[in-house]
Amino acid sequence: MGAIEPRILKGFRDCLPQQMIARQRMLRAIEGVFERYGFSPLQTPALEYSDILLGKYGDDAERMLYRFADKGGRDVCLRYDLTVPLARVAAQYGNLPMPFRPYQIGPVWRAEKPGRGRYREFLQCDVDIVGSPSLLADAECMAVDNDVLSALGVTNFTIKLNNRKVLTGLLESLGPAASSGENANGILRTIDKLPAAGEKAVRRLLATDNGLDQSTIGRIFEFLGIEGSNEQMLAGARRFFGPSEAGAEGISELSDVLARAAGLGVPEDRVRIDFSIARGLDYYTGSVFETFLLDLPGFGSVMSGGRYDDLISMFVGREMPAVGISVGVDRLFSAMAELGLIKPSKSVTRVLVAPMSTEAVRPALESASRMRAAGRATEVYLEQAKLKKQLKYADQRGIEAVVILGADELAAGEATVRLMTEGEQIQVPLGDLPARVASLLG
RNA sequence: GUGGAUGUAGCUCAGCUGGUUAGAGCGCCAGAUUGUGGUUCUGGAAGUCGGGGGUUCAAGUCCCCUCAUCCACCCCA
Repeated sequence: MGAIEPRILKGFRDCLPQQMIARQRMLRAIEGVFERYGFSPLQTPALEYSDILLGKYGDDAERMLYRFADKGGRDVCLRYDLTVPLARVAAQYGNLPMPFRPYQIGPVWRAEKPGRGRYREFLQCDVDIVGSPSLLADAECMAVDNDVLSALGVTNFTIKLNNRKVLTGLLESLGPAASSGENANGILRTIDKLPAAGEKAVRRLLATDNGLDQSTIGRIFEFLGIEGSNEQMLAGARRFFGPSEAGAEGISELSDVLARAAGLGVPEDRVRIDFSIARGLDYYTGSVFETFLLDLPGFGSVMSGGRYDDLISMFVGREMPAVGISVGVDRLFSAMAELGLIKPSKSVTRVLVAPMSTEAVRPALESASRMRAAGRATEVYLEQAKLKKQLKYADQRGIEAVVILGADELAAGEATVRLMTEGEQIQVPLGDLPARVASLLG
C-alpha cells in the first residue's frame, strides 16, 4: 500500500485531460491544414534498427539517440525525428506513387537535457513531399507553416529561410579545408549557433573546434554580415559569389522559393532570409526553414524543416528528392500557453443526466443513450446522491446542461433541464429531450 | 556537463537571529432542515518540513553529503 512512489522520468510528461482537450483541438486544426494541402496520414514505429537512424543526423544529434539492445539482442533506437523513418518508408515501398505526400503525427525521443520548451519525449507533426525536385514543394511547406500558425491564432512570427547550397557554396569558396565532408557539417553546425551564441563565441568555435584560420573566419563573417531586406540580402550574396560558384545556385533557389511562397499567400513580411540558419541535422541539402515566435524571444523554433535530396538515396541508391516541415507540437503548445492562447477545458462532457432516485436510473440511462445518439457527449451520474452534489459535479467539470430526473419529472413524463451558466431550468417531455437539449446547447 | 537559485499540505507560499502540539490562501470533503452548482458562512481531512548524516539539552531553522526541480550557458522541435 503506497510503497511505490508515483513519479515520472525527467523530460517526460503526463498530459492530463485539462491540457489534452486543448491539445487535441490544436492537433485537429493542424491536421486540417495538412489535409487541405492534400497530405495523407502515415504512421511508422517508435523503434527502428539503429543503422537506419545512425549516420543521418550528425554527431551532435546522435549523442541524443536513445539506443539499446532489445530482447532479441537487436541494436535498436527510438526514433529521433519523423523524417528519417519516412525516408526508410519511401525507400522500402517501391510502389508508392510519386510525389508521395504523407503527414505524420507521432512522438519522437531525444536523450538531451530538458529545459524550457525542451522535452525528451515530444510530439512532432510532419508533412513531407517525396519525389519532387520542384521548388514549389519547398514553398508549399512554408505555406503550410504559415497556415498552421494562423489556424492556431498565432500571428506574430517569422519564418527564417536559408539554403544549404548557399552555405556549402560559401565553404567551397574558402578552399578544401573548409568544404570537405565532416568538417563542412561541423562548420555549418557552428554557424547555426550564431543567433543563440553570438558572433564572438562562433568565431572562437570556428577556430578551436573547426580549425579554421582567422582570414577564413573573416571571410565567413563577411558573408554572414550581409544585411537588409530579403532583396538586399540576395543582391549582397550575388555580389559575394561569382556567377559560376555553387553559392550562386543557392541564391537563385532562395529567390525562387520566396517568389513561390508569396504566390501561395505567405505574407512577405513574415519571411526573412537568414544566412546563419543551417539546421543542426546533416541531411539537409537545399532550403532550410525555422519559425520563431516574436513574442517569445529565445524560446526556440516551433516549426522547422527543409529539403533533403540525398537522404532517401542513402537507402535506395537512386535519386529521390524530398522536402518537409515539422511542427514541434509540444513546444508550440507550451509557447501558446505562455502567450495565453490556450483555453483550458475540464471535460468534454456537455450533458449530465442526474437521476434522483433508483427508479430514475433506468429512464436516465435511456435518455443518455438517446442524447449520445444525437451526438452530444453525455454522462450519467454514477452514484445515488443529492441533487446538490450532482450539480456540483457538473459545475466542476464545466458541463453546460444537467438533465434532472426525479419523482416529479417521472410522474409527468418529462425532465427538468438546467442550463448551468444561465441558471435557468425548463421542463421538457422525455421524448423531446435529445432535440431540445441539442438546440439549447447549439 | 559548468555556474546560480530553490526544495515545508494536492497547488502557491509564510515560518524573524534554532525553543513546547508546523501555519495561511486556494483546492478538496461535509454541513447551513428533507430535490438545486458557481457567492457567503461553519466545520473537517491532509505534511516522514526532498532524503541521509552531523552539531545541540533542543533543528523546518545551523553544518556536511545526496537527490530533485528551476534559471543561465550549451543544444534543438
